[in-house]
Amino acid sequence: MTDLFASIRQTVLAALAAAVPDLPPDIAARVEVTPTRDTAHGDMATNAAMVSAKAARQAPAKLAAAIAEALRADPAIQKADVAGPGFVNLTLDPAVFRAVLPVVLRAGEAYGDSTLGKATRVNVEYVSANPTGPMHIGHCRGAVVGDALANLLAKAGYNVTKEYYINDAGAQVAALAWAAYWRYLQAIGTAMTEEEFSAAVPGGLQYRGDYLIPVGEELARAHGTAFATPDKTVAPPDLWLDTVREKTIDLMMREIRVDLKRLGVDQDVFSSERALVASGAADAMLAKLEADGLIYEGVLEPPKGKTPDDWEPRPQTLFRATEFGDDVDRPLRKSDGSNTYFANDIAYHNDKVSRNYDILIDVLGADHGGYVPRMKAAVRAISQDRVKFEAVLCQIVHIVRGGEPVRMSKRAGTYVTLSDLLDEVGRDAVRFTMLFRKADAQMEFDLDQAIAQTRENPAFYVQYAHARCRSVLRAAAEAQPAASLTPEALADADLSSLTDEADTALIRRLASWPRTVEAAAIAREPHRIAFFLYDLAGDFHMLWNRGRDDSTLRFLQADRPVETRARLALVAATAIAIRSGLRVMGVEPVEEMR
RNA sequence: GCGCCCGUAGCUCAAUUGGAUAGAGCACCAGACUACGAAUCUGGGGGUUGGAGGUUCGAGUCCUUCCGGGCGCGCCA
Repeated sequence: MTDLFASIRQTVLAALAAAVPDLPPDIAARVEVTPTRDTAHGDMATNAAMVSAKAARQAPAKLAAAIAEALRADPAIQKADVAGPGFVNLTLDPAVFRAVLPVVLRAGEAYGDSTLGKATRVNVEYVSANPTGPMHIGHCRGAVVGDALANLLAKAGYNVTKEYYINDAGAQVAALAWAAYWRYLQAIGTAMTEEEFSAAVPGGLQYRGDYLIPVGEELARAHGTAFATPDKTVAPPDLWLDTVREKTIDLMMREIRVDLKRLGVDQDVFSSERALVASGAADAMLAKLEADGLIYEGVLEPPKGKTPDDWEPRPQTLFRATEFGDDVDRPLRKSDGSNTYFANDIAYHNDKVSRNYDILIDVLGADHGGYVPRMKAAVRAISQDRVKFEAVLCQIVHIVRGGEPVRMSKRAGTYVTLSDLLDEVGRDAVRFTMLFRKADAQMEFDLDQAIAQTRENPAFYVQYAHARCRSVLRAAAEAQPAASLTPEALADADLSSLTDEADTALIRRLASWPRTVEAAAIAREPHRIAFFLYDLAGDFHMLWNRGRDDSTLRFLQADRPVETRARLALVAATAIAIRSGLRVMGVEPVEEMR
């Protein structure tokens, strides 16, 4: 077992079982062994007595005393004290903590890997930006959170697929095609003004960003003037719409993939809404729901309070979402007979269900919060409750520079593009900064802070800790060319000199990496990895700085080979844990800062 | 009007998912460099966790209610 906390928990459970022989399993499951907040309370604490007192019909303090007594017999446990209302505080034999280092060194970056997920099949869908323009800051957070969450679940033992859903079927992409067509007309030298053109578009010209100019030029190169009237004005859509739409989506997706690659996001599966509809899967899905009696023609109540001015009762094709926990039944067809987005999305999620996943996780923008209950209802209905649907909502990101709001708009008009952000900040800092917040809380992304080479930039601070570790190991290799400094070799070092409290603090942190991974995976909260690394880096920098005043805490001590070797083991293990965490976040560890 | 999310130090955010005295960074105050890289470090001040009730051994966390902010609320995706 590589998780020291899990191991000690087994010891506690054994002691508890001795004190309360017939304890129900569901009570035992609630027993926790956690790191203490304050080291004055020892190394670990357990709530065993408090959670089982009622079932055991004993006072918590008395039960705690019995558990503590039993635990004191264990050689790994140096002290076991009853505290507060019934905690048992444990102080471990320091050698037990130190024994974590060889475990880390032998495991390498696999340290923290867990079997928690039991190979459960999970599909994580994220980004899924409409192919109507360049990716922007709003997509970025979902991309990073989704990617890190998928990595996290994989590390925790789930069988994970990363997926992108291309929303290429709705009215939006038709509007996009019209916008590209406008750039095409410009490219061939039309005399129309933008206003004249907009008047000719159903619904008006929507996408006016410069990013479609190259698309228009590409269309002009490929098709000459064939898509326009002889006087270079709007030709009948039958002539060009399908071709232009296809070409534009293709080019937009190509650009999105470039952005994703730059961001370090590499999804396994790209699913197309259009392909899904064209295959007949959507209609088949509706037919099946119909056959199951989950669809009816009905009229919805008007929304309470603010009723839209043009509201009027109207019969619709509705899905019985309320039977599965939603607030209201949801429409599946528009009045022109085509499917709503929701209808196609049911089909898409059914596609995922049929690919045999146990859990479907959608990473969505917070503006989709209202969409979650209906999708949850749909997945329950189509999978007969076999598959679990979850959503991770990402709140809005405000870009600021030195406290002032930023609106970059080189190409796209009103929003900050991902590409601009990557140009300025770089992939690793973008990812780290995005993950240094809980996903469902609004965040400010400070550009100055993200590129700062100081402690206030967590991305830098963690990278710096890793670089320092590597720097020490390089220096050691130079000083002792004959010695083997591989992690495996260091795992055999005599560690008994690692007794300073700064040493112990760092080792305690390393010991809690496996439980951090599991807790973060269960909560679907990748930001916890970032905070763990920040704390770990803090412990390491602290130790480094202590070496200024106390030379026995320096990592390289020429006249003390045994101590040096122990400290190198500590450094190497720290570097491994940092890399293990950065890997989850999709951030590349650096060997040196320059 | 209803639903979901949020409200924590002056600012940006944590808090081991119900655990012990609510923690970091920035900012502020006072100190520290002939260095395994000071790209920093040490110490200090700063809180009625929006308000009020409740649940229990124990509440920032759960329940009720009010206040304030964000998002959503029949054929947008």
